[in-house]
Amino acid sequence: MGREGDGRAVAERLHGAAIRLIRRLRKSDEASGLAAPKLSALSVLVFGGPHTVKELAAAEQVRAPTMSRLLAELENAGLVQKSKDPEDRRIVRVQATTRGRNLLEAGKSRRLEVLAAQIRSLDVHERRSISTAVKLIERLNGQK
Amino acid sequence: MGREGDGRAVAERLHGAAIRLIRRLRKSDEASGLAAPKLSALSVLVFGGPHTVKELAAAEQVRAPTMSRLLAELENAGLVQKSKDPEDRRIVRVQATTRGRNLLEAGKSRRLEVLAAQIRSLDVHERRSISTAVKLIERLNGQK
DNA sequence: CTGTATAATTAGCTTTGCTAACTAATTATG
DNA sequence: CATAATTAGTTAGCAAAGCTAATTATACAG
Repeated sequence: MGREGDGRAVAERLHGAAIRLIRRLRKSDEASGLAAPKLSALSVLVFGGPHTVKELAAAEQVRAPTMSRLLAELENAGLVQKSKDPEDRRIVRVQATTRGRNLLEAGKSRRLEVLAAQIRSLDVHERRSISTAVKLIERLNGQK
Repeated sequence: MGREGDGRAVAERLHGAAIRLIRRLRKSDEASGLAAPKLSALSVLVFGGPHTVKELAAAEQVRAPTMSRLLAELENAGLVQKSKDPEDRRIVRVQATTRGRNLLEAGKSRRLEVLAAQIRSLDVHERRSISTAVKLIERLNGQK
């Protein structure tokens, strides 16, 4: 059923594995009260500093209106703060609030706990294999 | 920022990479006229043979009602066929129709084309790295 | 000025998840 | 045997998150 070097077979299995991984993690995400897309956007702000709406949309690979709504909800929850750029008043700069930072730190410990524990249970070789592959996928995604 | 062996850091990056990968692929999926969840379920039927609704829900890691609806839509489109189990008439066995098989084969060539091409562009070492990691993730997902 | 481009938002739609509640069929038990 | 409990699937209704199209506000170019 296709050798390891077959791009399409690998692509399909990667896609399937990613779908299932995400569905699996969605449940634990609920512990923090915030679903994956919001946590992910908040994470960019906490670890990457302030961004414009457009930048965030690009980083998260969603359209501007989608990000706009996610941010409105995060703002509503007091987790991020918006401010107009004084140079160009069309631009909205968004940054995490202290509360946003705290929630992320607190939530994170539970959020990916199951997966993190699974990864820790792998042997060194396997763990490195995953780590290397993640970097490759990030590159293919155009992240970084 | 954490060594490679740190389970949580790897878990987070894996999660983020998976989220972005899926959002990226959702677009190309539209070429086949069927979104990812339906294609994925259909794929299980085409390559794994007939399944019950419950089995499919477990395989796809969604709840029974979700799968029930996806299957109703696939049936409506003439891509799968249902039949009552004569032994236990509560059970519905679902199988792909010829049309479902054809659509999947045709759609597939375009669906993951971008990702497959990217993977083919990697060197042998990198490709093997991804392939190995996919198997590990499948195992962690409880697939297979 | 006037028009065009850009950043963000709003409105409205679709898909896909979920839980709760229901039907039908099977199995277990008093 | 009758009834209770369980199991498989569906239906109904809700929420989240994605999209496009259209709107608003600002900036910039001719």
